[in-house]
Amino acid sequence: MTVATTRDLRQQNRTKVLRTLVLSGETTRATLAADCELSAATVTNVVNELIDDGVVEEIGSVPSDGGRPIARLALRAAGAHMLGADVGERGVAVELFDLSMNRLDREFREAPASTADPAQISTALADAVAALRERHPDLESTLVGLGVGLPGVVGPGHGSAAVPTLYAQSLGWAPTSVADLVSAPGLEVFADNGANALAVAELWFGAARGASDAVVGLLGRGIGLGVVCDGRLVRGALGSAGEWGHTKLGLGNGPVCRCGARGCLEAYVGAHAILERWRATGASETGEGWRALSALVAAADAGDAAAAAVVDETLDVLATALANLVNLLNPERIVLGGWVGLRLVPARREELADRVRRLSLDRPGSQFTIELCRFEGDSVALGAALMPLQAFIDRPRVRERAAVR
Amino acid sequence: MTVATTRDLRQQNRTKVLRTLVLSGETTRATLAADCELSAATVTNVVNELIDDGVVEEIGSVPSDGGRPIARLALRAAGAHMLGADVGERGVAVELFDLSMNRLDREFREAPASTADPAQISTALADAVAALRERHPDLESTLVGLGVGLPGVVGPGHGSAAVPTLYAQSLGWAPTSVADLVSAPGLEVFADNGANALAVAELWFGAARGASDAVVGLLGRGIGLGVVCDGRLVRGALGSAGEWGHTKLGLGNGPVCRCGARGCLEAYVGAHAILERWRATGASETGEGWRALSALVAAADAGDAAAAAVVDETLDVLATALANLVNLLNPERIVLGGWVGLRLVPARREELADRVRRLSLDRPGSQFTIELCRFEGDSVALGAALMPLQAFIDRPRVRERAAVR
DNA sequence: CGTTCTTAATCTAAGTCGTGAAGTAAGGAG
DNA sequence: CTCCTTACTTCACGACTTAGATTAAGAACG
Repeated sequence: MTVATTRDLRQQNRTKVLRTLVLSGETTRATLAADCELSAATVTNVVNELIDDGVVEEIGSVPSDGGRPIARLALRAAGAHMLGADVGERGVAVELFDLSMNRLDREFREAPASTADPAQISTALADAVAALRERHPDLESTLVGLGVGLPGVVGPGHGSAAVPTLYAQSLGWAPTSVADLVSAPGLEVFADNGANALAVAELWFGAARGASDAVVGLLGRGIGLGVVCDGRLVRGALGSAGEWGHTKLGLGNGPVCRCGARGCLEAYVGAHAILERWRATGASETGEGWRALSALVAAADAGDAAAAAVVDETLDVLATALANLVNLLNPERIVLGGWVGLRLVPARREELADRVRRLSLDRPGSQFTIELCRFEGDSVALGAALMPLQAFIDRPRVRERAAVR
Repeated sequence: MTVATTRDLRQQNRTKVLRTLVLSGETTRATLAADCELSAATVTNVVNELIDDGVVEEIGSVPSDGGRPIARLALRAAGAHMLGADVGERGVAVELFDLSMNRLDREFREAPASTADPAQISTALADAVAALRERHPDLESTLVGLGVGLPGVVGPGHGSAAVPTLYAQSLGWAPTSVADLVSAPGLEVFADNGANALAVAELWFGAARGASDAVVGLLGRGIGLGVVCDGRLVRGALGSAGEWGHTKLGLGNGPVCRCGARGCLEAYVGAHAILERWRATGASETGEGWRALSALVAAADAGDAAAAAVVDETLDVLATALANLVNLLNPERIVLGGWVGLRLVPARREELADRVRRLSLDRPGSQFTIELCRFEGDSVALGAALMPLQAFIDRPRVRERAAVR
């Protein structure tokens, strides 16, 4: 939308080519021309630029039907590097990726006993980032930036300055400026909600790949959602779109949610709610995590009627919530993940899809598929690293030669 | 996204300028340059082109601070004309608009007793269009196209051909190819759902104007919704996005909807459902339309406890459904219309907003306003006419001169 | 071993476009 | 009548893409 000059034009074509390369991993000039709707000549020019910049390289060739062999093109993995951080309830994980999204290194800092203090998280994050940078001093020159996935809504701050601010209500944090939370000297910083980061990872490289309209639901202790319309993640007016967990399904009559209201989706399908319902049937399980949920699912699978009923009700509510999304957004793909989702859904994917179909209108109901997240919860860092990658792709050519002269 | 050549560039800049002109009605070259982020020189070039094409004209000037006066620019209303049709349950209305969206003429055909036959609607539509064209033969050369708002989902058809097809399940019609339904020789035809058309009208010229994230709810016999993300109407994978009416709120426990399911929003907030609830309290009203609803609202206002309770419950469910949208999409504006909405909401707008705020999360809940549709239900034709207008704006320059030589 | 054929990639000439700088139009003030 | 201010236009320039010509690089074949 901001293409005004012929220069922008070249920049945009460069972006198109680079983006296609990132998504396909390997291509040829001809394919690139077709995919980007550019002429062969332009592709040659752009690709040469990219090769000059050390971002792309030719990796051998394949024979053509009797003519000059086709040169295979790929990203030069070492051409750029990104840092991605997952700031979660359990701690801070920072990972280093190259241009091919290979994870080169990782640094983890466990969260202190209470996560109620953003300052501690902040130093842990700064520590981890510094450690990685010290371990790889040679990559400083190709380091694009640091993407951070945070446990809350990231939106423009209050007032006129409007600096990006984290609103992590569920952790009991006061609104915190992202700049205060994340200090990485000399590094461009990007921040977003962790669930959004994961959704973007699924959209680029995972189960939502190539979809133009999709929803990515993350079922865990809380319920997150990434909404994709027209190939792009929907952020809403001020960044908080995708708050699915406190969608009301019970019309004021459901169980009480930790947000204080009644009938929230999370109060039916959140991990705590599921296990609480199981306990209410007399089950002795007292845990709250993966192990407890696995016990529930195993019991249901083994024929325990009470456990089966709990799972059934969970699926029923989930299907209702999904059907509402299907009606509202007409997605072509529903992607489910999160540790609860990945434990609960795989064996019941078809049944869930059937229920969603029954609860939604005929047309949209016949146009979606349910997939499972390819990335698990610990890939927030990868998703976060896609923010600097996106920036790298969008960035106009940096002419280092000019400076040398 | 399809800007590849320098020519596309000019085309796109022309579109930007034209679009801005349509939205602002009147501007100056300097303002245009600022709004479109173009240089003054480019604006001059593009505007000259548009003036040559008879689409734009200078309309006098305003004095500047001591210098050359500023030329005022406006669309030349007679530069292009569009037809918009509203195909509804009551009949077919076709309207003729000029480039300034003045309605120049109108033709109405009442629906035959049973609307169960698409063929009759089809001939009525063709008749009305033909009548208008015969009455204005001089406008043929500037007639851009015909936009049709239809009572159902318009999406790509089944199979490989994928011609646009109307799915009007609620009218009991079998899927009908739009081309079969709308025949207008020599005229480009555009079709969409009527509610979508109205939402676009609100987005361009009405209460949703300028919003980048908004929802437009139409409350009538059925419940429609237009979802706007990033300034564009969301259509979903296959065109059926915005089916809000059969969103489930009651978790299987609510009243039975005409779609057969339980707990649909429409079964609480649809006109029939509201009046039915009133009748259940012993009210003697037997109507189903505007008059009956007005009686209900008047009774509630007059202190009738039963009527007030019915209205209250309606508002409550509506607020819940809206709060879910607020959480999910973080809109900056909620626009409500439809004959039920326009009767029910105006006097209770603040109360409704309060309820929505209480039922949604703090952040998104504090970021929206509720507005009323500026266009009433009979403006579907106007919204429909915006489809050819859009096409006209997006269309590259038509060089008639070249053909003359 | 050379010729011819095929396909891929590159080069070239031509044509477009937007921009900044410089120039022109149009009015007001003195 | 001159100067000043502001709005718009023109012009020279550089940047871009493209169609079509050309070269690169191998395969088939005699």
